[in-house]
Amino acid sequence: MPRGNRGGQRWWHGRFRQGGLRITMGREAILNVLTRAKKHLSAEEIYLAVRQQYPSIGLTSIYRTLEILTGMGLVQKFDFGDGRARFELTGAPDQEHHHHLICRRCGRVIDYRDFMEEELEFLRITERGLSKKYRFEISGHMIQFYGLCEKCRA
Amino acid sequence: MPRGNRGGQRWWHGRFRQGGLRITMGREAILNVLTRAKKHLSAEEIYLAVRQQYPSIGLTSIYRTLEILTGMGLVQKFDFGDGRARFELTGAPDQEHHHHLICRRCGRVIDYRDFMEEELEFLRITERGLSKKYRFEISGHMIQFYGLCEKCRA
DNA sequence: GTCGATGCAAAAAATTTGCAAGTAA
DNA sequence: TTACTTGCAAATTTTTTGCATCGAC
Repeated sequence: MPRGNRGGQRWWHGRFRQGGLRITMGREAILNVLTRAKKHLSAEEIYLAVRQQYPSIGLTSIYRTLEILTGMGLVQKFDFGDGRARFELTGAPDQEHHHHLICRRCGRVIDYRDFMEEELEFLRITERGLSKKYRFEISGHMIQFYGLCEKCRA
Repeated sequence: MPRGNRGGQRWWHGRFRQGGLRITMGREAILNVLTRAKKHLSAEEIYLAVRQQYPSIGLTSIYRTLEILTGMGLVQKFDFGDGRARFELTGAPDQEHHHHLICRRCGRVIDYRDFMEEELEFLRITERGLSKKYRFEISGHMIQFYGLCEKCRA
Protein backbone atom coordinates (compact mmCIF):
# COMPACT_ATOMS: atom_id res chain seq x y z
CA MET A 1 0.00 0.00 0.00
CA PRO A 2 1.33 3.44 -0.91
CA ARG A 3 2.70 5.62 1.82
CA GLY A 4 0.17 8.07 3.21
CA ASN A 5 -2.80 6.13 1.90
CA ARG A 6 -4.44 3.57 4.14
CA GLY A 7 -7.67 2.04 2.88
CA GLY A 8 -8.23 4.88 0.42
CA GLN A 9 -7.90 7.48 3.17
CA ARG A 10 -5.58 10.33 2.47
CA TRP A 11 -3.87 12.36 5.11
CA TRP A 12 -5.86 15.44 4.20
CA HIS A 13 -9.31 13.83 4.58
CA GLY A 14 -9.36 14.51 8.27
CA ARG A 15 -8.49 18.13 7.83
CA PHE A 16 -11.18 18.51 5.19
CA ARG A 17 -13.92 17.01 7.31
CA GLN A 18 -12.74 19.01 10.26
CA GLY A 19 -13.26 22.14 8.23
CA GLY A 20 -16.66 21.08 6.94
CA LEU A 21 -15.25 20.68 3.45
CA ARG A 22 -16.37 17.99 1.07
CA ILE A 23 -13.98 15.52 -0.46
CA THR A 24 -14.65 15.70 -4.18
CA MET A 25 -12.96 14.12 -7.15
CA GLY A 26 -11.64 17.46 -8.31
CA ARG A 27 -10.05 18.21 -4.96
CA GLU A 28 -8.55 14.75 -4.72
CA ALA A 29 -7.09 15.16 -8.18
CA ILE A 30 -5.58 18.54 -7.33
CA LEU A 31 -4.00 17.20 -4.17
CA ASN A 32 -2.66 14.24 -6.11
CA VAL A 33 -1.02 16.48 -8.65
CA LEU A 34 0.48 18.65 -5.93
CA THR A 35 1.73 15.58 -4.12
CA ARG A 36 3.50 14.25 -7.18
CA ALA A 37 4.78 17.68 -8.26
CA LYS A 38 8.50 17.92 -8.60
CA LYS A 39 8.51 21.69 -8.98
CA HIS A 40 6.48 24.78 -8.19
CA LEU A 41 3.40 24.76 -10.36
CA SER A 42 1.28 27.66 -11.55
CA ALA A 43 -2.53 27.46 -11.48
CA GLU A 44 -2.50 26.85 -15.21
CA GLU A 45 0.04 24.06 -14.94
CA ILE A 46 -1.96 22.41 -12.19
CA TYR A 47 -5.05 22.73 -14.35
CA LEU A 48 -3.41 20.98 -17.30
CA ALA A 49 -2.02 18.23 -15.10
CA VAL A 50 -5.31 17.62 -13.29
CA ARG A 51 -7.19 17.40 -16.58
CA GLN A 52 -5.17 14.28 -17.41
CA GLN A 53 -6.77 12.33 -14.59
CA TYR A 54 -10.00 14.31 -14.33
CA PRO A 55 -10.84 15.97 -17.65
CA SER A 56 -13.99 17.74 -16.56
CA ILE A 57 -12.18 19.99 -14.11
CA GLY A 58 -12.39 23.75 -14.71
CA LEU A 59 -9.70 26.33 -14.11
CA THR A 60 -12.04 28.06 -11.71
CA SER A 61 -12.02 25.07 -9.40
CA ILE A 62 -8.26 25.05 -9.42
CA TYR A 63 -8.22 28.61 -8.17
CA ARG A 64 -10.95 28.03 -5.63
CA THR A 65 -9.34 24.91 -4.27
CA LEU A 66 -5.91 26.45 -4.09
CA GLU A 67 -7.30 29.33 -2.11
CA ILE A 68 -8.89 26.95 0.36
CA LEU A 69 -5.74 24.87 0.67
CA THR A 70 -3.61 27.95 1.13
CA GLY A 71 -5.92 29.20 3.85
CA MET A 72 -5.66 25.84 5.61
CA GLY A 73 -1.88 25.95 5.40
CA LEU A 74 -1.71 22.78 3.31
CA VAL A 75 -0.39 24.70 0.35
CA GLN A 76 1.92 27.66 0.13
CA LYS A 77 1.66 30.32 -2.53
CA PHE A 78 4.82 31.90 -3.91
CA ASP A 79 5.65 34.84 -6.08
CA PHE A 80 8.94 34.34 -7.85
CA GLY A 81 8.47 37.48 -9.85
CA ASP A 82 7.33 36.13 -13.20
CA GLY A 83 3.77 37.36 -12.90
CA ARG A 84 2.06 34.14 -12.01
CA ALA A 85 1.64 32.61 -8.59
CA ARG A 86 3.26 29.26 -7.84
CA PHE A 87 1.92 26.67 -5.46
CA GLU A 88 3.56 24.01 -3.39
CA LEU A 89 2.26 21.39 -1.00
CA THR A 90 3.54 22.09 2.44
CA GLY A 91 1.40 20.35 5.02
CA ALA A 92 1.99 16.75 3.93
CA PRO A 93 3.28 14.29 6.55
CA ASP A 94 6.52 13.25 4.90
CA GLN A 95 7.17 16.60 3.31
CA GLU A 96 10.80 17.62 3.16
CA HIS A 97 11.17 21.12 4.48
CA HIS A 98 12.98 23.46 2.11
CA HIS A 99 13.35 27.06 1.01
CA HIS A 100 14.24 29.05 -2.08
CA LEU A 101 17.18 30.84 -3.55
CA ILE A 102 16.06 33.20 -6.30
CA CYS A 103 18.19 34.82 -8.97
CA ARG A 104 17.29 38.47 -9.41
CA ARG A 105 18.48 38.54 -12.98
CA CYS A 106 17.23 35.36 -14.65
CA GLY A 107 14.57 34.31 -12.19
CA ARG A 108 16.00 30.86 -11.60
CA VAL A 109 14.76 29.25 -8.40
CA ILE A 110 16.85 26.76 -6.46
CA ASP A 111 15.27 24.66 -3.72
CA TYR A 112 17.63 24.12 -0.86
CA ARG A 113 17.33 21.85 2.15
CA ASP A 114 20.60 22.75 3.81
CA PHE A 115 21.28 24.46 7.12
CA MET A 116 17.97 23.44 8.58
CA GLU A 117 19.51 22.89 12.01
CA GLU A 118 20.52 26.51 12.28
CA GLU A 119 17.13 27.50 10.99
CA LEU A 120 15.31 25.37 13.52
CA GLU A 121 16.99 27.11 16.41
CA PHE A 122 16.32 30.55 14.98
CA LEU A 123 12.69 29.70 14.24
CA ARG A 124 12.08 28.22 17.66
CA ILE A 125 13.19 31.38 19.41
CA THR A 126 11.63 33.81 16.97
CA GLU A 127 8.29 32.06 16.72
CA ARG A 128 7.97 31.85 20.46
CA GLY A 129 8.84 35.50 20.86
CA LEU A 130 6.53 36.69 18.12
CA SER A 131 3.51 34.68 19.23
CA LYS A 132 3.92 36.05 22.72
CA LYS A 133 4.44 39.67 21.76
CA TYR A 134 1.86 39.90 18.98
CA ARG A 135 -0.49 37.19 20.23
CA PHE A 136 -0.24 35.47 16.86
CA GLU A 137 -0.77 31.76 16.50
CA ILE A 138 2.06 31.00 14.08
CA SER A 139 1.54 28.08 11.72
CA GLY A 140 4.13 28.54 9.05
CA HIS A 141 6.91 30.61 7.62
CA MET A 142 8.64 31.46 4.39
CA ILE A 143 12.30 32.18 3.89
CA GLN A 144 13.80 33.23 0.59
CA PHE A 145 17.22 34.45 -0.40
CA TYR A 146 17.84 36.69 -3.37
CA GLY A 147 20.94 37.27 -5.40
CA LEU A 148 22.74 36.37 -8.57
CA CYS A 149 23.13 32.78 -9.67
CA GLU A 150 26.38 31.34 -10.90
CA LYS A 151 25.65 32.08 -14.55
CA CYS A 152 24.39 35.62 -14.02
CA ARG A 153 27.42 36.62 -11.94
CA ALA A 154 29.67 36.26 -14.95
CA MET B 1 19.54 69.71 5.76
CA PRO B 2 17.40 66.60 5.60
CA ARG B 3 18.96 63.30 6.44
CA GLY B 4 20.18 61.41 3.39
CA ASN B 5 20.27 64.48 1.16
CA ARG B 6 23.49 66.46 0.82
CA GLY B 7 23.49 69.25 -1.74
CA GLY B 8 20.52 67.78 -3.60
CA GLN B 9 22.26 64.45 -3.94
CA ARG B 10 20.29 61.43 -2.93
CA TRP B 11 21.81 58.19 -1.79
CA TRP B 12 20.49 56.39 -4.86
CA HIS B 13 22.06 58.72 -7.42
CA GLY B 14 25.31 56.84 -7.37
CA ARG B 15 23.63 53.53 -7.89
CA PHE B 16 21.65 54.96 -10.77
CA ARG B 17 24.65 56.37 -12.60
CA GLN B 18 26.55 53.19 -11.93
CA GLY B 19 23.84 51.27 -13.72
CA GLY B 20 23.67 53.72 -16.62
CA LEU B 21 20.23 54.85 -15.51
CA ARG B 22 19.04 58.41 -15.85
CA ILE B 23 17.88 60.42 -12.91
CA THR B 24 14.50 61.75 -13.94
CA MET B 25 11.83 63.67 -12.10
CA GLY B 26 9.49 60.73 -12.19
CA ARG B 27 12.03 58.40 -10.64
CA GLU B 28 12.95 60.93 -7.99
CA ALA B 29 9.31 61.34 -7.12
CA ILE B 30 8.77 57.59 -6.86
CA LEU B 31 11.78 57.18 -4.59
CA ASN B 32 10.56 60.07 -2.48
CA VAL B 33 7.18 58.47 -2.02
CA LEU B 34 8.75 55.15 -1.13
CA THR B 35 11.08 56.86 1.32
CA ARG B 36 8.23 58.57 3.11
CA ALA B 37 5.95 55.53 2.98
CA LYS B 38 4.77 54.29 6.31
CA LYS B 39 3.29 51.09 4.93
CA HIS B 40 3.55 48.68 2.04
CA LEU B 41 2.19 50.40 -1.05
CA SER B 42 0.69 48.90 -4.17
CA ALA B 43 1.62 50.22 -7.61
CA GLU B 44 -1.68 52.06 -7.74
CA GLU B 45 -1.14 53.65 -4.35
CA ILE B 46 2.34 54.76 -5.34
CA TYR B 47 0.88 56.19 -8.55
CA LEU B 48 -1.68 58.25 -6.68
CA ALA B 49 0.89 59.50 -4.18
CA VAL B 50 3.44 60.42 -6.84
CA ARG B 51 0.84 62.35 -8.82
CA GLN B 52 0.57 64.76 -5.90
CA GLN B 53 4.10 66.00 -6.40
CA TYR B 54 4.46 65.14 -10.09
CA PRO B 55 1.06 65.10 -11.78
CA SER B 56 2.20 64.10 -15.25
CA ILE B 57 3.43 60.70 -14.12
CA GLY B 58 1.82 57.67 -15.73
CA LEU B 59 1.04 54.35 -14.12
CA THR B 60 3.26 52.69 -16.69
CA SER B 61 6.30 54.51 -15.36
CA ILE B 62 5.48 53.38 -11.88
CA TYR B 63 5.58 49.77 -12.99
CA ARG B 64 8.69 50.22 -15.07
CA THR B 65 10.55 52.02 -12.32
CA LEU B 66 9.51 49.53 -9.67
CA GLU B 67 10.81 46.71 -11.80
CA ILE B 68 14.15 48.43 -12.17
CA LEU B 69 14.39 49.20 -8.48
CA THR B 70 13.46 45.66 -7.55
CA GLY B 71 16.10 44.30 -9.88
CA MET B 72 18.67 46.58 -8.25
CA GLY B 73 17.66 45.41 -4.82
CA LEU B 74 16.60 48.90 -3.74
CA VAL B 75 12.99 47.84 -3.47
CA GLN B 76 11.41 44.60 -2.42
CA LYS B 77 8.20 43.25 -3.88
CA PHE B 78 5.78 41.39 -1.64
CA ASP B 79 2.70 39.31 -2.12
CA PHE B 80 0.51 39.38 0.94
CA GLY B 81 -2.20 37.44 -0.80
CA ASP B 82 -4.66 40.18 -1.73
CA GLY B 83 -4.00 40.03 -5.45
CA ARG B 84 -1.84 43.09 -5.82
CA ALA B 85 1.90 43.37 -5.32
CA ARG B 86 3.23 45.58 -2.53
CA PHE B 87 6.50 47.46 -2.60
CA GLU B 88 8.86 48.57 0.07
CA LEU B 89 12.15 50.45 0.03
CA THR B 90 14.86 48.22 1.33
CA GLY B 91 18.22 49.51 0.19
CA ALA B 92 18.17 52.89 1.94
CA PRO B 93 21.05 53.76 4.27
CA ASP B 94 19.13 54.27 7.49
CA GLN B 95 16.51 51.69 6.72
CA GLU B 96 15.30 49.73 9.71
CA HIS B 97 15.40 46.05 8.94
CA HIS B 98 12.13 44.27 9.55
CA HIS B 99 9.95 41.37 8.51
CA HIS B 100 6.29 40.45 8.31
CA LEU B 101 3.76 38.51 10.24
CA ILE B 102 0.73 37.73 8.09
CA CYS B 103 -2.71 36.61 9.23
CA ARG B 104 -4.01 33.82 7.03
CA ARG B 105 -7.60 34.68 7.75
CA CYS B 106 -7.93 38.46 7.57
CA GLY B 107 -4.74 39.30 5.72
CA ARG B 108 -3.48 41.71 8.36
CA VAL B 109 0.25 42.36 8.10
CA ILE B 110 2.34 43.25 11.12
CA ASP B 111 5.86 44.59 10.67
CA TYR B 112 8.17 43.35 13.36
CA ARG B 113 11.70 44.37 14.21
CA ASP B 114 12.26 42.01 17.10
CA PHE B 115 14.67 39.10 17.46
CA MET B 116 17.06 40.48 14.90
CA GLU B 117 20.06 39.27 16.89
CA GLU B 118 19.00 35.66 16.52
CA GLU B 119 18.24 36.27 12.89
CA LEU B 120 21.65 37.81 12.24
CA GLU B 121 23.42 34.72 13.48
CA PHE B 122 21.21 32.41 11.47
CA LEU B 123 21.59 34.50 8.32
CA ARG B 124 25.33 34.77 8.63
CA ILE B 125 25.77 31.02 8.70
CA THR B 126 23.12 30.22 6.12
CA GLU B 127 24.16 32.85 3.62
CA ARG B 128 27.75 31.81 3.80
CA GLY B 129 26.85 28.16 3.31
CA LEU B 130 24.43 28.80 0.49
CA SER B 131 26.74 31.08 -1.48
CA LYS B 132 29.46 28.52 -1.23
CA LYS B 133 27.35 25.50 -2.15
CA TYR B 134 25.28 27.07 -4.92
CA ARG B 135 27.75 29.73 -6.02
CA PHE B 136 25.11 32.37 -5.50
CA GLU B 137 25.99 35.96 -4.72
CA ILE B 138 23.36 36.63 -2.07
CA SER B 139 22.18 40.19 -1.74
CA GLY B 140 18.99 39.97 0.22
CA HIS B 141 16.43 37.83 1.94
CA MET B 142 12.80 37.71 2.91
CA ILE B 143 11.32 36.14 6.00
CA GLN B 144 7.61 35.94 6.67
CA PHE B 145 5.59 34.19 9.33
CA TYR B 146 2.02 33.07 8.79
CA GLY B 147 -0.71 32.36 11.26
CA LEU B 148 -3.77 33.75 12.93
CA CYS B 149 -3.81 37.18 14.47
CA GLU B 150 -5.21 37.92 17.88
CA LYS B 151 -8.66 38.80 16.58
CA CYS B 152 -8.97 35.86 14.20
CA ARG B 153 -8.01 33.31 16.85
CA ALA B 154 -11.15 34.05 18.78
C1' DG C 1 22.40 65.47 -30.64
C1' DT C 2 21.73 60.81 -28.90
C1' DC C 3 19.50 57.34 -26.76
C1' DG C 4 17.19 56.16 -22.81
C1' DA C 5 12.67 57.33 -20.54
C1' DT C 6 7.82 58.52 -20.68
C1' DG C 7 2.69 58.84 -21.36
C1' DC C 8 -1.14 57.17 -23.60
C1' DA C 9 -4.02 53.81 -25.50
C1' DA C 10 -4.53 49.16 -26.31
C1' DA C 11 -3.40 44.46 -25.23
C1' DA C 12 -2.46 40.60 -22.54
C1' DA C 13 -2.71 37.85 -18.46
C1' DA C 14 -4.19 36.30 -14.36
C1' DT C 15 -7.77 35.79 -11.24
C1' DT C 16 -12.64 36.42 -9.66
C1' DT C 17 -17.71 36.36 -9.89
C1' DG C 18 -22.68 35.13 -11.09
C1' DC C 19 -25.47 31.49 -11.65
C1' DA C 20 -27.73 27.28 -12.86
C1' DA C 21 -26.72 22.50 -12.47
C1' DG C 22 -24.25 18.72 -10.19
C1' DT C 23 -23.10 15.83 -6.24
C1' DA C 24 -21.14 14.51 -1.49
C1' DA C 25 -22.88 13.49 2.85
C1' DT D 1 -32.66 16.05 0.87
C1' DT D 2 -29.60 19.80 1.81
C1' DA D 3 -26.07 22.64 1.16
C1' DC D 4 -21.61 22.70 -0.55
C1' DT D 5 -19.19 22.47 -5.22
C1' DT D 6 -18.59 22.97 -9.85
C1' DG D 7 -18.12 24.45 -14.83
C1' DC D 8 -18.95 27.92 -17.96
C1' DA D 9 -18.99 32.45 -19.58
C1' DA D 10 -18.33 37.03 -18.56
C1' DA D 11 -16.25 40.47 -15.86
C1' DT D 12 -12.66 42.52 -13.26
C1' DT D 13 -8.14 43.71 -12.14
C1' DT D 14 -3.44 43.95 -12.60
C1' DT D 15 0.45 44.40 -15.36
C1' DT D 16 2.69 44.71 -20.01
C1' DT D 17 3.54 46.49 -24.79
C1' DG D 18 3.79 49.47 -29.01
C1' DC D 19 4.96 53.69 -30.41
C1' DA D 20 5.61 58.57 -31.04
C1' DT D 21 7.43 62.15 -28.19
C1' DC D 22 10.22 64.02 -24.61
C1' DG D 23 14.21 65.08 -21.92
C1' DA D 24 18.72 63.79 -19.32
C1' DC D 25 23.37 63.89 -20.20
